[in-house]
Amino acid sequence: MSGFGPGDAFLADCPARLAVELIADKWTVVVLYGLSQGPVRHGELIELIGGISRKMLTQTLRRLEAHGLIRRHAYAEVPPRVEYELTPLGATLIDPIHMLTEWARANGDAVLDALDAGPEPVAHSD
Amino acid sequence: MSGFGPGDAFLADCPARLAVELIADKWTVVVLYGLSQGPVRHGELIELIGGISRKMLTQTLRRLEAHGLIRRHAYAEVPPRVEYELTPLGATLIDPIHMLTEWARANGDAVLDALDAGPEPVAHSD
DNA sequence: AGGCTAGGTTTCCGATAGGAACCAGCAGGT
DNA sequence: ACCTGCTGGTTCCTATCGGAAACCTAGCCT
Repeated sequence: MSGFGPGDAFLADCPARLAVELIADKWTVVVLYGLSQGPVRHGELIELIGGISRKMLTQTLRRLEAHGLIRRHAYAEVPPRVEYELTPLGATLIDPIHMLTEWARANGDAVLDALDAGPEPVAHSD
Repeated sequence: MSGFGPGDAFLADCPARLAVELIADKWTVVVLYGLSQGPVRHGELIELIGGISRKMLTQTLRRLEAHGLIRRHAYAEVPPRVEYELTPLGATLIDPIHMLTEWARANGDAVLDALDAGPEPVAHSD
């Protein structure tokens, strides 16, 4: 008895699936979060996030831009300066992301704990 | 001056990064959502979700189990029956996920719209 | 002139995702 | 008795992705 109605879930048919797949990659959420406090430059994001390569940053930013979540602002200066900022649409994603981070802060320990206790001997008789 | 303090973001150092990376893959969120209404069997999840392969389902379920978010229940019947259900810890993730789905329901159209309008001629007024 | 800066792209390679096919184990049909 | 089928899971193979590092552009400084 899976009480999922046709409009209820993002299972197989609805637009929610699309949106979840939008943000369901390693860096999207982190990048959006990095932009949540205002415009940030490419290089700043690199250092802020830590661990992301230029390539993946650019790629993630481009996709977010294409989806209307962020805006790119390239100043015709030298050395070049490029800032990224959330669009109003992108800003609406910050709340759900904050919920995720809050969850992580509250339960991250429990998850690590489970991971630690997790590798049970499993009683594989051979 | 990005106003991120050391305990403020999941940028580079904190546990939130770990947690975000936990759920930041194509299927985790969908699977968790699929389990949000109670125990579901492996095969039911396959049909419910639609588009996931057995392998990825199993893999996702195993990871979620290892992280303490779901519990596996294998009945010694024939044909085999295996049910998965959220643990209390896993259940706490449903709220944030619901926020995401709500966001998607509300803004999915806007995203698709941006994607459609996105490929702009780039208006290089040079 | 050569090097610096800063954003971006390209190249290469290892890791991963994903589908299809196969396996296990028993019940039931023929 | 044998073969098939149901269900969950695993293995094999390939296409794609992710990441490191090198290269590019372009103007300013020395």
